[in-house]
Amino acid sequence: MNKRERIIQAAVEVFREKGVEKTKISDIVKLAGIAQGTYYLYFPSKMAVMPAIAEVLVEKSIKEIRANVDREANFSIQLTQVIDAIFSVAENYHEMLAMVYAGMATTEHMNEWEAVYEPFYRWMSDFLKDAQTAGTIRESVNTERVSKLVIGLIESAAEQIYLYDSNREQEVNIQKQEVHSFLLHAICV
Amino acid sequence: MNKRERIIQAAVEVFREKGVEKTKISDIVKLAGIAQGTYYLYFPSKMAVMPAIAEVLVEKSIKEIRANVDREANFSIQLTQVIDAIFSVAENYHEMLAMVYAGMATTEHMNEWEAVYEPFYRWMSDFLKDAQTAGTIRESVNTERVSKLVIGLIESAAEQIYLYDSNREQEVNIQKQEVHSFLLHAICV
Amino acid sequence: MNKRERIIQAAVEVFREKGVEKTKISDIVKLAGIAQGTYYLYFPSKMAVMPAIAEVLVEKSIKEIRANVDREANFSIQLTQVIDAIFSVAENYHEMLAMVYAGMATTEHMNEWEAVYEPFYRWMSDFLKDAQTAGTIRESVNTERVSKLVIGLIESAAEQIYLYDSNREQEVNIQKQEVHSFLLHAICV
Amino acid sequence: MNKRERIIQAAVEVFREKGVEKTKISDIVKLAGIAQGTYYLYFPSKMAVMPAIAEVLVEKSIKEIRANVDREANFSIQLTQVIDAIFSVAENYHEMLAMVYAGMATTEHMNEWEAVYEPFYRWMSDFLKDAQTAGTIRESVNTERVSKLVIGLIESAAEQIYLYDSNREQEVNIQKQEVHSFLLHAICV
DNA sequence: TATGAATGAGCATTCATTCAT
DNA sequence: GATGAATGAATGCTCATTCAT
Repeated sequence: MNKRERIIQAAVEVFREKGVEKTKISDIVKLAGIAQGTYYLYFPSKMAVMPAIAEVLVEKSIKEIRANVDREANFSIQLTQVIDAIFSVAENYHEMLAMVYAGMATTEHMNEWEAVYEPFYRWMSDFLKDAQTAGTIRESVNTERVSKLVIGLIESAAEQIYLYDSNREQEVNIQKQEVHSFLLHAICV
Repeated sequence: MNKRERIIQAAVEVFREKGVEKTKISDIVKLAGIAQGTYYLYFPSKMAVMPAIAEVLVEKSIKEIRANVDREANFSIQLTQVIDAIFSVAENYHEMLAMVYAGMATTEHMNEWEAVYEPFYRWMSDFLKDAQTAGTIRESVNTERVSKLVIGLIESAAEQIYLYDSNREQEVNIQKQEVHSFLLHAICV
Repeated sequence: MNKRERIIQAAVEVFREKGVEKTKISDIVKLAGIAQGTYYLYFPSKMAVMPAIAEVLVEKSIKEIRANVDREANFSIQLTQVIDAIFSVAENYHEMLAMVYAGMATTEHMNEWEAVYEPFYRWMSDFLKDAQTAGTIRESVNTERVSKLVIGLIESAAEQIYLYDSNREQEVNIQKQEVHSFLLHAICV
Repeated sequence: MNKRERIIQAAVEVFREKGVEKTKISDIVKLAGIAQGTYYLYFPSKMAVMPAIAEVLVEKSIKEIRANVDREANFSIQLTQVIDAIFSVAENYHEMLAMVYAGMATTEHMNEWEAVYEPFYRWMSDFLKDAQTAGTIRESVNTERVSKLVIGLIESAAEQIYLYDSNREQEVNIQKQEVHSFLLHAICV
């Protein structure tokens, strides 16, 4: 039971293994242990499961970040932790996210993308606001807006690394440091 | 004649109108004014035209930027112009680019993505290097690497705006200013 | 309640609107205000409702005729009234009848068709017999058998008119007169 | 080659064997010896072949009649021959015709039905006109219009017989005679 | 009786690709 | 190089029917 969850989980699994195009509904339902028709009781089309998957992935991202940021540490360290977390999520899920993003971009679901990312933006916004209150971030920074820039920056930086798998290990650390430095200058006093 | 070009142009046109999934080879060749079989003399599969399209789009982007940046102006102004240019390109082509990106991500062509973007990165890298030589950008900035961060940042900022078409006009300008300020602090002396 | 009736009425409604093929059981039960499973308590399959519908339609036909034939008038006038009535029924229900006929022809229910028409044939047979007793119809006419010919003739004449909606108004009257004259000669003294 | 013909013939064959509903396109193309996709080069849907089949059947009917009517004989005999021919066609094809009629009624092709029957009506019309010229048929008869009544009458008479397979042999002959007598009275001097 | 969630067999249709000309 | 008729594999989706409650 809770068939909806089972479908989403199965879809994540199968999409990861075979890619979206080559995944058949029959693959998903087989793994979910339900009948083919049952899928359509929960999602009206193959692609309609995408936003639900995206939601799950974003949830995982936020959880990962929350788990790794030490809210007692100073801002620079916290920022390092945030970068680490986002890079870590990217390493594990960027392929899946790209897949889902592509799937949503291809169909009519693109408009749901913002809603899906909203919780992530809010977390970052709160995070920055706290630092601003503490006097670490310049008063002139619009935390609401910059939160999106920060997420966009870190994610695109991570993607640039993990998209092309060249001498990773080192690359990753250098990139992280560059982003860290870039951000500190960009927003701090 | 120059059938290859005609195919690419037709593909851009049709993809834009109907989306990648719903575009049939027959649509492309009809618009290109060639026979169905001829397509396969130039591209081995439906998706194989994607990198060629991406190349064209990136070329357009660079041309747009080159045309709008006044190399005599001071860095801050130039940066404004760069942001304007990238936002402008995003406004016109982000949908197409997302589509092409999705198309390449879906198939085996993702590895070509970096090569396609390379000229763009190089231009930005040179642009920053000049400013660094002029003493405007901090010595500690790795222009090579930061060029990618900058492009990633501006593009994601633009995408956040154009993806969801809310009260654009104002939004766009505010977002541009925020990015400009963000960047100046991030990299300048 | 009286769910059986409700199902039949709903089926008539929906079949008329969407055609048999495109009508789903779910459409019928929705309109009937009952659950999907309930349908199968009254009819063993989708098509099994067809004979019931046919019965209803034939009942309506007979009622229409009875209501319009003045049994005091002379035979020629009565015949005109019969023709009018059958044409009127055809105008309103021929589409539905064709649909039901098609539905029954498509499945195993065709054999029930005669039983459904039987009351109609009997009415006509009695009608002719009376006229024969009165000396209006030739003695040599086998009323039993000719009743079917007469119904077949009038119905096919009506169908030829209403199937193709060309300049109706006039057409209808001419056709009716032709049928009337045809019949009078065919069977009267 | 002449794939269109091959498709029509195969469709007639398979529809007759399995009925329209249970016939798959794959059955038709298999018998026609062509690829599945090729079917759709000639007919846009499964049902779209119906009018083409109807045409073939009507052609056969006309051929049958022409072959059996002795244009040297007197009208009464000729009429007997016409009735024989139409009954014979009905015996062989009424099931198929009902099927096709149902198929066309079910879909959007019903409007083509008249065009398909037109040649049949014309033949009958000419036939009656000749008899009228020869003084056998009353001057007051509108041959054009009555031709359709006559065809409708004979066909419905035949259908009534062959639809319900009761003690045929005798039935058929009685019915034929009744129709013959009915018609002679209806239209002759 | 009544329900309606669940089933899963079933197939028309599409369209990228091929190849004889 | 160019053509475009022919191919046929491939699958998302539907919906009549069932059955546990």
